Amino acid sequence: MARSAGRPTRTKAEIQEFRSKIGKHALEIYRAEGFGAVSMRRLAKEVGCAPMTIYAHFERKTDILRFLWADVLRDMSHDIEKKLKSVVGAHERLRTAAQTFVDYWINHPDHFRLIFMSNDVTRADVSTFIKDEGNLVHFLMFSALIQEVIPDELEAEVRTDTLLSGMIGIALCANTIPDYPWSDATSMTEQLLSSIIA
Amino acid sequence: MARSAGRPTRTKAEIQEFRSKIGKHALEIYRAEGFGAVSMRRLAKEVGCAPMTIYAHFERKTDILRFLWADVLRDMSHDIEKKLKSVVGAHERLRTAAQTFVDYWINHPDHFRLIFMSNDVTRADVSTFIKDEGNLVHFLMFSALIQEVIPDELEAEVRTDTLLSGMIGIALCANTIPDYPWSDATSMTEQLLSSIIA
DNA sequence: ATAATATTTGGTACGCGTTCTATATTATTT
DNA sequence: AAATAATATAGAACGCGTACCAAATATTAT
Repeated sequence: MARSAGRPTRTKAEIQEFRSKIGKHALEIYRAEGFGAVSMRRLAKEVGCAPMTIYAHFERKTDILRFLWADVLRDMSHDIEKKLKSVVGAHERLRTAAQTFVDYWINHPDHFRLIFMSNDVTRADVSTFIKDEGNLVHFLMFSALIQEVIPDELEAEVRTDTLLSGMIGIALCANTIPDYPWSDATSMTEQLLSSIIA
Repeated sequence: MARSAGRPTRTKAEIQEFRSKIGKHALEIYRAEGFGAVSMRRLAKEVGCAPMTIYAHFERKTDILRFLWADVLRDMSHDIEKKLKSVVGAHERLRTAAQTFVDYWINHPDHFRLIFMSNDVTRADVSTFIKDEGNLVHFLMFSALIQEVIPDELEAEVRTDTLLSGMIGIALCANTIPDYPWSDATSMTEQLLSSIIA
């Protein structure tokens, strides 16, 4: 279609640049003062623009927070890799990874909240997870570990996803319903694992 | 110790009464207009007191929202019982209950949020879960179902808790990370079950 | 240059949870 | 009755996410 007069729409590169600029500042604030300090007004001040300008680039705040996911997930993966260095044997490696995964989220409640509990009812910005910096990797790593244990098993995908969401569920319960007399997380992770690789 | 002069502290009965009065109104608002309509100012207007008076009885809003838990959990249990009426056989009953449980939370995202995602970093009001109207029952029901399947099995408790948190995790992932290509919830629940009762 | 369009800005506004302060009310002991 | 201590109230205030809007600014086709 023919271009009409007037200022042209922002190019995708421009959009991308501004978005990552905001994301960068959000990351700085979070690292210095925690998630609680990341507010729209504060962020605008930091970036040097009007608060409402940010809304031209993000639909809502949660869309910005997703920029922080990569940082947290990398941190978690780092924990796991560190532990795995001294562990041999497919079973034991999977077990160690799983326990470290669960421990991480239980020991970092605010990080857990950021990723697994920061979402409003109105869905937005689908596919950020896939696009941004390969967050997928940090989850798919369990797929690899499982396939080392049961190489020729069908439905490895279902097994992986069940393990993942199961572990996340354990962390969630520990975080949000501490009143309930849950079995200890380690035992539950063990139970979960035994069923996945059986 | 000797009582000093001045107005005496509220009796426990008085405290309890006021709290449940507020809880009752919160329930009314939620049922009529949803969770979003339950705000402190609105609640105060409804109850007929000053907004700040509520803070004399509750530390924070989440403590009030816990009064709504019983209602939601009862609703969920009702769903399960309805389904179970026409199902015979221990295995099939457990399977049906689990699938219905997961479905319920996926189909009622706002209810899921209320119970499993409404919690601030500052913990408060521990043991509400146990005290209020036996919320426990709605979870313990899975314990009974499992024991029908594996009556003489040790560690039934760990199995039950793992199943519960696993199912909750499946619902959580569906709710908060829809971008991730999860296997479908039914398959994952099936996988989870098969590992628990194996 | 001019007109047309896109974007940014600033300001105002709403309702929110929450904190604070000052004042009034209530129920008890002296 | 007077003093006292617990509670309730009103009101202002803070920072929050977010919506709305009018004015300014930038960039293009004519």
